[in-house]
Amino acid sequence: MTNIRDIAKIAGVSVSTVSRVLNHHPYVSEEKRRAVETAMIQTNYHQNMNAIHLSTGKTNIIGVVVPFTNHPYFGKLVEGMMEQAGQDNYKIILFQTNYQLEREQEALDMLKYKQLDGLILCSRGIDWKLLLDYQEYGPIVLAEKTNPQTFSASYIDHYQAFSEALSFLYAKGYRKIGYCVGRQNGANSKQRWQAYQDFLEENALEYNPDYTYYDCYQFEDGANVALKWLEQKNRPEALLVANDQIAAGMVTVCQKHHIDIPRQLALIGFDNQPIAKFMEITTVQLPLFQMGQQLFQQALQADHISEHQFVPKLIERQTV
Amino acid sequence: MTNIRDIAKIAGVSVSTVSRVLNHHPYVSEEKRRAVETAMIQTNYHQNMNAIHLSTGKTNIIGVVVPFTNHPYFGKLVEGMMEQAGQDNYKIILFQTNYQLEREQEALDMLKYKQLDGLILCSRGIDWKLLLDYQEYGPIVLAEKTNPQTFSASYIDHYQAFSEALSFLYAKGYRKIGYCVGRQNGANSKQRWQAYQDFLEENALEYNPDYTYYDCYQFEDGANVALKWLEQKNRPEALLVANDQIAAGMVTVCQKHHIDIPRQLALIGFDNQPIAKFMEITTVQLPLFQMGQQLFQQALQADHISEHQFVPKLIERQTV
DNA sequence: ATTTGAACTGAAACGCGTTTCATGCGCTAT
DNA sequence: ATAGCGCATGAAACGCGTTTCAGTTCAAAT
Repeated sequence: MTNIRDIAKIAGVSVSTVSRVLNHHPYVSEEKRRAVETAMIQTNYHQNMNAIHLSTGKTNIIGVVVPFTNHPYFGKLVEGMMEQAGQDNYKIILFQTNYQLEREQEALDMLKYKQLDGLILCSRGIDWKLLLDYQEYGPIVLAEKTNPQTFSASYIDHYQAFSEALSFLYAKGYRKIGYCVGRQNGANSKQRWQAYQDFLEENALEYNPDYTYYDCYQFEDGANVALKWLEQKNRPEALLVANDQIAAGMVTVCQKHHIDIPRQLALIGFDNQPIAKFMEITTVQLPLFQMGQQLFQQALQADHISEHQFVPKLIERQTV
Repeated sequence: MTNIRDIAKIAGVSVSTVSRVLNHHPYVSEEKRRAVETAMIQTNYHQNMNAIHLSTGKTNIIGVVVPFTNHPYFGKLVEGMMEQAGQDNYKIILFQTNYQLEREQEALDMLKYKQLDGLILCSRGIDWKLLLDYQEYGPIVLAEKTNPQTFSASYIDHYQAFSEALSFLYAKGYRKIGYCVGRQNGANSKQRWQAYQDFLEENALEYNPDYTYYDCYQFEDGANVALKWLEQKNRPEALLVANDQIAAGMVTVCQKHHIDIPRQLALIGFDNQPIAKFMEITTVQLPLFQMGQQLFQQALQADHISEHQFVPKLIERQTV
């Protein structure tokens, strides 16, 4: 394999000049530029990226941590990032954590070891304080509200989203309202929980643990929740459902069991995925693609931290 | 930032010894090992991965090219790869091509520039002959039948899968059979087309272009095909549908329009995703996760090429 | 007592591009 | 005429681990 020194020799110039040609720096005479280019073509020369990375100290790779890759919510988010990465000539390494801390740690270590120029954490399991230690190695961007503002972040105001959806259900006359989310202790889930508690209090409604469902991520989880719901004595009459897939699973099972939606059970999904449109599920639109783009841009801004909040929007259809 | 030479100086040993400690090589005295370790802890030393990559000529990164990331078929495939990558301590860089050749080219270039140790092409747009030129830079693995066997490959025998499903429909009495896939000219689609043609011929059925639908990838595409189907005069009575999401979209729209499935329209999906189970869609199970794992393993075998064929399996439910 | 070899250690070369610094040349401004 | 500046070019240092090779030490085998 030829390297830059070989080229220099063949073209009769110094390595500096070859490097200048490679990087389109000015101050190279037309004559030498051509000589270098000829030599490169002749020998089928190509740069060794690893050498460049070592030399420049950067890799043009951003790490992205998600709990699942095969999930529409994160899928859309990652799509947005990829789009942006393409534009900025960056690459993305995906870390699927399955909510395991070690996987998250791996990503952080890669940042530390200079294999990544930045890191986007779409879900954070690791402790705040520990995370702070890694900030010196490169920009870390979060997909949750950070308070105080120590990291760049882009997020959806889940408190707001939940509050609005709850009020909407209340206005429609529902009183036995519950919800159905993934983790109980994720940052987003806590916000939702808070919104729920505040809502109950404001409207003098009693909290009933039978109305909340956890560990829901995908279609099949929704289907299972619906089955569970069917067997409950004291059923909620309306549910906020963390994403449209889950809602679709519920609708599917309910249809099979001839449950009238929304009369017997009202549902509001989140994301506004295509499935929600075709199944006519009332949902809260989340601008995930744009959020992904924004997150990525922030990951490139090593110099300053910023925060972006994205506004959800309720879309009325047939399940409320 | 401290480097290996600093550590050597502090610990009073040579860089070779430090390197030996780092890589757990034998022949380091307990005493020196401890001195090195102490120095590393003291200075919070960590290796510079880029230097390692340059030095060793490998990166422990495998590139994976997919048309879409946010799609259950590729999602499952990638999940399998990630699982395997985790075990082998490799990382994955995802390339979403949207079927654009330039994106594929990018991935190939990264292989060429030694930024990737191997490349897995889940969908290939680039020409065979061109691909051959890149083989010298690292293992390239394909998710399609290669003939002659010039690349490692793992694939599903789509001809077989389609043939079986078609025979199944025929045995059930259907005669107006069509199908619904993504690209018209992908390697897999060609196999399916062939299976379809052979099936028609064998059973003396006439080919009707109204029975084939293209550009179907996701739920919403299925929904749209169903709408199109509704408006057709000459409708197929049974359809093979490239994946379960599409089938689910069709079922959803058909239900809304009170089309009796399978009486008016029979459907067979592919993948056996959870949605197929809950919507009781007859489907062909594809071992995508395992295939992903296999593909990944092959990408690590730089020395020899191999081929793995995965066997699909029909799962009867309610849509036929 | 001598050969053999395993255990241990370090110097130096290697992988390869980028960047800084010094220098030379030719032209313009004073 | 001369200081000053822009352009062009190369030498050398730099980023940092890995690996080979040569050598030393000490104990076991003959």
